[in-house]
Amino acid sequence: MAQGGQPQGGQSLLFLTDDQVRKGIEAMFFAYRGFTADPDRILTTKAYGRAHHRAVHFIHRSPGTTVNNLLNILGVTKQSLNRVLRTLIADGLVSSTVGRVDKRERHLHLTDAGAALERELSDAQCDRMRRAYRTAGPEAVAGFRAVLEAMMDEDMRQHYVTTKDGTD
Amino acid sequence: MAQGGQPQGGQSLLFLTDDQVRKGIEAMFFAYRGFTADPDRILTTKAYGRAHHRAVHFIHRSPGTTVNNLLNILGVTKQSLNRVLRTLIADGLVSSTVGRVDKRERHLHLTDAGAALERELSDAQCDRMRRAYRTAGPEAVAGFRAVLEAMMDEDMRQHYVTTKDGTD
DNA sequence: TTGGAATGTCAACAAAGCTGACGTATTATT
DNA sequence: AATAATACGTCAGCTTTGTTGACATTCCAA
Repeated sequence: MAQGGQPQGGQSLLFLTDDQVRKGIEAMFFAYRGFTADPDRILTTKAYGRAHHRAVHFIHRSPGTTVNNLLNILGVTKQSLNRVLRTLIADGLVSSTVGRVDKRERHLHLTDAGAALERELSDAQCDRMRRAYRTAGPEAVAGFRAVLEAMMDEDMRQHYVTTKDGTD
Repeated sequence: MAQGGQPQGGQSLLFLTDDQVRKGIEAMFFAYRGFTADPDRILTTKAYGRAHHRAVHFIHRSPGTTVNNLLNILGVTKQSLNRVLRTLIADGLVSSTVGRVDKRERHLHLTDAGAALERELSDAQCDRMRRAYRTAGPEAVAGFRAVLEAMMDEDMRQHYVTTKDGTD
């Protein structure tokens, strides 16, 4: 399908061949590997995995978030998340406090040690992202973000746009 | 670090805050989930996983590729890849033929059934990609690709640019 | 007071990665 | 011709991270 010749001039018509789209698919694959490579290296030295990184990242982003909220964002089962949270709490990187208004809920915060790990991981990951941004240039960054946002599932886009600062 | 205010005007200077970079990190996370969601759904109905998809994709891209070459592209161990290839060969989706010039090598091809699966998976994935491209617009696509390419590891970029058609 | 969330935990399992060891062709080197 | 290196396959065992299913506890709300 759509194995046509050249871009068809018009602004928002079909303008890419299957091969071009496939190229984008491979770009996602290879880039995601690079994207996780640096944190992964750090994590293995500490006997943690990517799942721990994700938990730490989103707790950092939304301090005091509940387990259930984290579950929705991460899209895993509570058993899977609980295994990760348990080790993070046992190791003193995350604190879990009973909710004051609803005591069934647990509110998650990073401890100082947890914040330190988060910073180490995100520094490494931000470095690569920043380098990529710089080589690609400002307009590329806008395009990058636009395509990624359009690629998300609808319900995830909502988690994505809701950040603590409204700058974006 | 670099927790500054507004973009500094200049073209290739520091122009993004940490929060903006972190936003990009989350975009990668959420978008990659969307990126794999559709193929994953199809694969589970057939008792295959993401690893099978990757193998099938790259065999399709480079028909006759050797096991070793696939190993380098995928970045996994031969044991891990072999487990996947074994089932694909047993199920008649992939053929493995002894090399004519070097008989130690096995050359991998998709069978008709394998090509059909590949098409089904890539159709689903391309659809989402194409939709994202269309909503984001042509300039966004160029930026998207540029940032992703800059984010790859050096040795992977080489696999990425080397395709069978030189259009890109 | 009772039903239903929210949370935690136990057990068992699967996918997909890993290491290490070993075997067997085949090719390259000495 | 003997030896080394390469390409591939396989066995065994381990880890991470996901999954179900079952069950207990706590607490909110009707």
